Amino acid sequence: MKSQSKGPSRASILEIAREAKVSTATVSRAFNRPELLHAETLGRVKRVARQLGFRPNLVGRSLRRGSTQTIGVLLPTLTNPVFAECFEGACRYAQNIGYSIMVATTNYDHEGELESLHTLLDHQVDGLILTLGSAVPLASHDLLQRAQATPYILAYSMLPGIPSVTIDDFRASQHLAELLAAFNHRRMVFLSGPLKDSDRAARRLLGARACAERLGFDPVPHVVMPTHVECDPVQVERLLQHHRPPIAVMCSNDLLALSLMSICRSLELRIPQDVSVCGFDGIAPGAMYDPPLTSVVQPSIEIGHIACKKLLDHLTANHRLASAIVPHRIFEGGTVCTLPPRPDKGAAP
Amino acid sequence: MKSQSKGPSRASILEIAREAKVSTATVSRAFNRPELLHAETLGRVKRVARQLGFRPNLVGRSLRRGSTQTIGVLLPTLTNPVFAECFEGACRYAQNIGYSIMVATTNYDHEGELESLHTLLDHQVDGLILTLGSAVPLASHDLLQRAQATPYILAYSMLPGIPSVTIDDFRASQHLAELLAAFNHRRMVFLSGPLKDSDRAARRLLGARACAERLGFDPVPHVVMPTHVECDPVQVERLLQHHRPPIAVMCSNDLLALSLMSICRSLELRIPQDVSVCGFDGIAPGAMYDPPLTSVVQPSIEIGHIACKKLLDHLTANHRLASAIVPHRIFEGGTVCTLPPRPDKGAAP
DNA sequence: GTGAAAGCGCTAACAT
DNA sequence: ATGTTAGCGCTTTCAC
Repeated sequence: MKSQSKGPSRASILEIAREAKVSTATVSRAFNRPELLHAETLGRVKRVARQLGFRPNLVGRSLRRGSTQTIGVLLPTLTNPVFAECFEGACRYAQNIGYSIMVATTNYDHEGELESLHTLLDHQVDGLILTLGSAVPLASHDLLQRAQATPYILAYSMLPGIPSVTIDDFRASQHLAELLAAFNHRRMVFLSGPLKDSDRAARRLLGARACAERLGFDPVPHVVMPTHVECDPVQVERLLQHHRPPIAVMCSNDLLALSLMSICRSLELRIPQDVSVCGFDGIAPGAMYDPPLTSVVQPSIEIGHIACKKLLDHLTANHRLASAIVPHRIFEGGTVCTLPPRPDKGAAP
Repeated sequence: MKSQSKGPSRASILEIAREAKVSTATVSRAFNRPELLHAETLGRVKRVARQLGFRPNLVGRSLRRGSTQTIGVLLPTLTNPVFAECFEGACRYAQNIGYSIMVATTNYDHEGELESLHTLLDHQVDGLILTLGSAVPLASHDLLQRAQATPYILAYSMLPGIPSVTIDDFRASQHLAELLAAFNHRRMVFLSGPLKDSDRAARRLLGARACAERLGFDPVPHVVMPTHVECDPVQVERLLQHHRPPIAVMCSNDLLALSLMSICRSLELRIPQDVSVCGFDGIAPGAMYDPPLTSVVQPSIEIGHIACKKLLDHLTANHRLASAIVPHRIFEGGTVCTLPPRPDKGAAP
């Protein structure tokens, strides 16, 4: 029968019961409903428990209660500060009210995303905060079916009918493009990783294009880098040969923007005079740069915080799980230059 | 009796057994020891399981097996890329071989550290990767006692007799100071957060001082910032008034260094001509800076990877849990200037 | 090759 | 105010 490998396992409720001359139920109550116990009994039990270094086994409790007091967090990578901050916001909140966190990272990979999600579910997490690469396919395929039992909320996504916390990427992107326009930029390029891995990037591209179209600018070309976190120097060089300076490059996130700037420097292109750059996310390192990176700032810690709060309010107080759109703001750093005003569209060449 | 809150909970082994006309034991075997089953039975069970969307409840399994297939990771904050990278390294490895991860962040707080550690233990994690603020007091107080049952390994710490993975901070710091010396710097300041929260910072200070002393330089003053992640502008300004440029500031980590540089810029001090800066950790944003931050590079992903591998080798193959010191390297960015050679120490003023 | 049954540690009816 | 007891979902002897 005995098949556990552990040595002298931690004391269980049974030892405490024996030692304190009470039933196991009483020991349990001492930790869960102390008001129910006679002060003296309570004291005795607690004392014995402390003496034997007893701590309730949360696995046993979880099995019995049907709740693990744990939430699952799924995200692409903590290497991107934007997700790290979001996680931090969620984590702090959860820990504060006694919930633990199980994480899984997907590295923007679809396969892994699904598998990790299953594992989290298998561990019986009480709820989930999901930052998916692309929320659309996964959400329909799998989540809605099996997660009917496990509440979840998306971070950084916006899907009709599904609880989520995010900025309005589409509008934010338009705002950013408007800013460029206000500085007399009319030639813009949008740079991102593969869109299929990130519907955020996709929405941002759409926003930029919508703005450009509305203002009657040239269509915004889309340049695809191999990943979402770093630019390919060769492609960047080619890009900047093709679209000669001055040009404005909107990057789908700050990591790409910083990487781009670093490559520009090595190509001896000045920022912002030759190349104007702006990003998305508003991660801390961007603001500390020289020049500071102009970017759409997301309140990432808050996004994590809110997502977690909503989820836990739902779990503990049965609040309805509703979506939230949080405000973004534009941080005007120094990576966008002012161009001389140009003749109106439609003017002769 | 029934007291779980969940609705139509996921199918359990019992339903599968009924539906497939076998015992629960057989269902269990289908997932754990399929070789033992008649091919036909196996097929039938698997089919039914798939049909009902069955997935083994890991809480039940954990309770029975006495192992959760989960490791606990404790760290100050994922907001610091150095820990995020370490986590990423560990996470990827763990997930690859089927382990899950429960995280807790401490925000460099002692109280929280202990509490979070207990929670992790209560969840019956099979092992722990710990990045403690200051390993010394905690290790002796609590871990050694109760964690006798739960194996653990420290990341970024070095404590005699305790398994850990880290660079040699003391030596690394000396190397960095030697680099400064080679550039003819003789006036150095060491800047960090509160030492009691970070024995890393403490070891690095020691290394710098040891080097300065060995080379016969002036004693290295220690300036303490309120936190480990950001400089206080007021203190920085005071510091740079007191120790007038040119001066070299060694920061106990890159986040402080970047913050310092940002403040210097706003004070119109040039880097590196007026203030030479160097850091520790070698986080990605530092290398992308202009000028790139000179720093001691730690292989953080690898540190996480190795720590996790060692821990899991111990758990799964009973390998002895041993310490590792991984190599650091100095990244010579552009934040340290070359000073004109100065007369030897002891020369008349 | 398969089933019966015990039990991991805990909690919550229910009974007293 | 406390004890008795069943059982959460699973694995694993032991018996056939």
